[in-house]
Amino acid sequence: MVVRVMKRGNVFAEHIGNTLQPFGLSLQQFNVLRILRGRNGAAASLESITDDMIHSMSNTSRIVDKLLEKGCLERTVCPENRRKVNIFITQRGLKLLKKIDTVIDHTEKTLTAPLSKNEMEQLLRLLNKLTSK
Amino acid sequence: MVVRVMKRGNVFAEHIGNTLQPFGLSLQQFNVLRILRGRNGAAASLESITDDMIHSMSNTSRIVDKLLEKGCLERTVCPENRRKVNIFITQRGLKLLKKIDTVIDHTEKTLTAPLSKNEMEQLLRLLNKLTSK
DNA sequence: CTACAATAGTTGTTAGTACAATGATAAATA
DNA sequence: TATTTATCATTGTACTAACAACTATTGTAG
Repeated sequence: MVVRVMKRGNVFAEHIGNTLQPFGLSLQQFNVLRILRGRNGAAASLESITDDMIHSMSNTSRIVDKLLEKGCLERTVCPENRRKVNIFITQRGLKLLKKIDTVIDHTEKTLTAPLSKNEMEQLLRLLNKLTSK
Repeated sequence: MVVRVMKRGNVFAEHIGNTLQPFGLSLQQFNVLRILRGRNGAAASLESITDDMIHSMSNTSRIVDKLLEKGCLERTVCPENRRKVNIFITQRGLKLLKKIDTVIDHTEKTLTAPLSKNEMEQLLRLLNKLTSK
């Protein structure tokens, strides 16, 4: 069963990745952008972003670098605690996400099409039960 | 939901990977070995192995290289079609798998512990329904 | 039979990831 | 307050993966 979940996850990742390719974003860069959008403008430290991801902080740092180059993020040193950084999504980042939203939505719908609404809920429930991390 | 499956898959992969580390195998190397064991001694081409994996053939080729170095596989040119290669698992490879089997089993049991037998079956059924590739 | 296309696999390159080491600031403690 | 310890982030390095280019062999159409 474990193997099945891993495989399905990888197949999904591949499809989502392909969907993102025309926009020049990797899956993980997309994740970071979505996480930051979810903060609704609140400052995010690297650590808090990393918590929502699969990655170690070192790699999140580099993913943020890439998004900075693209102008999708801003990063400043946190004045209250100068070890931290404050990371924000920019207007440009938000616009990009908005463009992507619809196609990703479409991809996800396609990927989950074989399941009924009820089955989707069941699956989610079962996956959540597995959450031990 | 798609995101949930990807995340759970990644968490699983991390745990399995950690379990394999003491044996000097990566997750993908382990996959190849198990695929070959599943062939019960029948010759496998690179292509046929790749079909059972997430990867492109180029990477499968290099994974096989690694396993050759470790003496877990053998590779010969296929005489019927000299473009192909015949790949076999060696006794050494089989022994290594046998050692790993029990610990992997334990890891998988731990990972799936939150689900009842019935729930496991449900989850598998739902995942199989998603199989479109 | 020759030329072109298709198949099977390998190699090169670049981007992404894991893990360890380092740097800079803040907090704790003696 | 001086020293040690902990926290937050970045950088170095080696490994893995994605994608394209290439080699060798086989299949096919004229």
